[in-house]
Amino acid sequence: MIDKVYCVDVKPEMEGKKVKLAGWVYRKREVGKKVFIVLRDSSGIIQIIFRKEDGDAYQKAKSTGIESSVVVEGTVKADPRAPTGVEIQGERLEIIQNVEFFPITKDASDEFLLDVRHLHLHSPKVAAVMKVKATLMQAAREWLLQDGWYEVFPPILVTGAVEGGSTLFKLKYFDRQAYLSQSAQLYLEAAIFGLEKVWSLTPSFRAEKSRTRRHLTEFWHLELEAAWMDLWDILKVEEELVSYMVQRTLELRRGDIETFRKDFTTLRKTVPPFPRISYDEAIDILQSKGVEIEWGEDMGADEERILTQEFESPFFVYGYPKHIKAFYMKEDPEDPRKALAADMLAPEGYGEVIGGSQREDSYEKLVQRILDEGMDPKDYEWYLDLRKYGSVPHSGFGLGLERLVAWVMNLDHVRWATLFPRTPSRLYP
RNA sequence: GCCGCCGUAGCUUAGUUGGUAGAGCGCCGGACUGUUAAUCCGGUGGUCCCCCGUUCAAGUCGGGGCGGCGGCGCCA
Repeated sequence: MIDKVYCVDVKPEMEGKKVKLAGWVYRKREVGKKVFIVLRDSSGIIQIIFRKEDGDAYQKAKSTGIESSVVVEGTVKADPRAPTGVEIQGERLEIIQNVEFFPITKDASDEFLLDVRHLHLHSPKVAAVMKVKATLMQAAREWLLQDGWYEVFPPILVTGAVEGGSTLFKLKYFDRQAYLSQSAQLYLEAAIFGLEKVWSLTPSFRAEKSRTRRHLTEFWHLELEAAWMDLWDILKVEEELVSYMVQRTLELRRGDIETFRKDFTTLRKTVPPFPRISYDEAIDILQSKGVEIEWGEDMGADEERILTQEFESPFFVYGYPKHIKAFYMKEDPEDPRKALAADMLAPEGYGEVIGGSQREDSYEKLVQRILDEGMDPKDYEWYLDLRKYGSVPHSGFGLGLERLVAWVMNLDHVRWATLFPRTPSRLYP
């Protein structure tokens, strides 16, 4: 390991100190008898200046291309003309690997950046998104730990669907058919009988040919499931968790968020309690805005977008009609037309980031729902067992991590919130 | 699955009523005493997505195909 300092740690007060840095050539400008190299590492940038009288180092500096990997030694010098107010007088330059030309230049389309995503990951802007994503999960872990939740590790290779059958990726499992998991939920439900409050972070796979800014075929799914909680209990968990994630990330990664987001209003307002509106109220709001929608219809993307404009923080919509929601969601005892389900929608048009519900804990009702959906209870035998051997009221939810990142970072598409996005048309790189 | 759009140099693109392909960036060479995506001068670079057709002549017109993008539905 090279004994080096990070770019961000070079301060004007260190004037005169000799330092070693390692990174990549971010910008290079040749002016007269000087070469300015802006060096980039994971922390940030710093300008290095090489003068002709530096001889060998100057010649090498002249020959490096953008994104070459280099190790630099020199002396710190405060200078207001440098991009960060401090620079390095370069004395030695070791080119680890010279790059003749880097394929990404200033005019690059989104499509091209995805084609060379492995190189796009050099970009500080991409790094900012990934740092925010890492910090959101760091915060989630902090909150989950202090609130007594156990992390569990559910299977990814599964035999059946959580909801619907057409959206599963099929694969060969020796001489049988298996699928890639689209949600850990059913397995988390099993885990609560020993651990009560559990969570997992897993990839989830959806073979939907969805061409929208909020869909990936592979995404990171943060799921929680808890025994003894009803819908209203789990909503409190959701808002406390999400607000902690957002506030903590705001505290630790403000600068990184600023690379994409200028207005912090909605993030600052992401504190409990989040507004709660019923499905009925949502329909009223939409109808009052002239949207043609009737009770019982599911809200489409347009409706959801209109609704999010009414709020300045994430908010809940609860009490959806049962028939538009998944079979495992508990029927509302006070209104059998409805399910004890709630989605959390992000403001600014982003929409659904969480889908959650109280789960149906009655064996008979669950069997009936499975039959109503045209599915075979035999395929859910172990899941139904959970309602026969010590069934308890329980609730849970799933959060789409890339959707949360996309909202926090104000991204125009969830694909920018993941390292190597997978969409119906993109499996490479 | 449905609706709409696009495909020209490494990248971003112009290309008129069909007349034989142009620019910017990058890259290479040169100039320049401090640049901030430096600037200036010169050079390099083309399977016009593929196939078939119309025509004296197709990047351009017609048919088919392939690939991608934007949105809807579905969802996190």
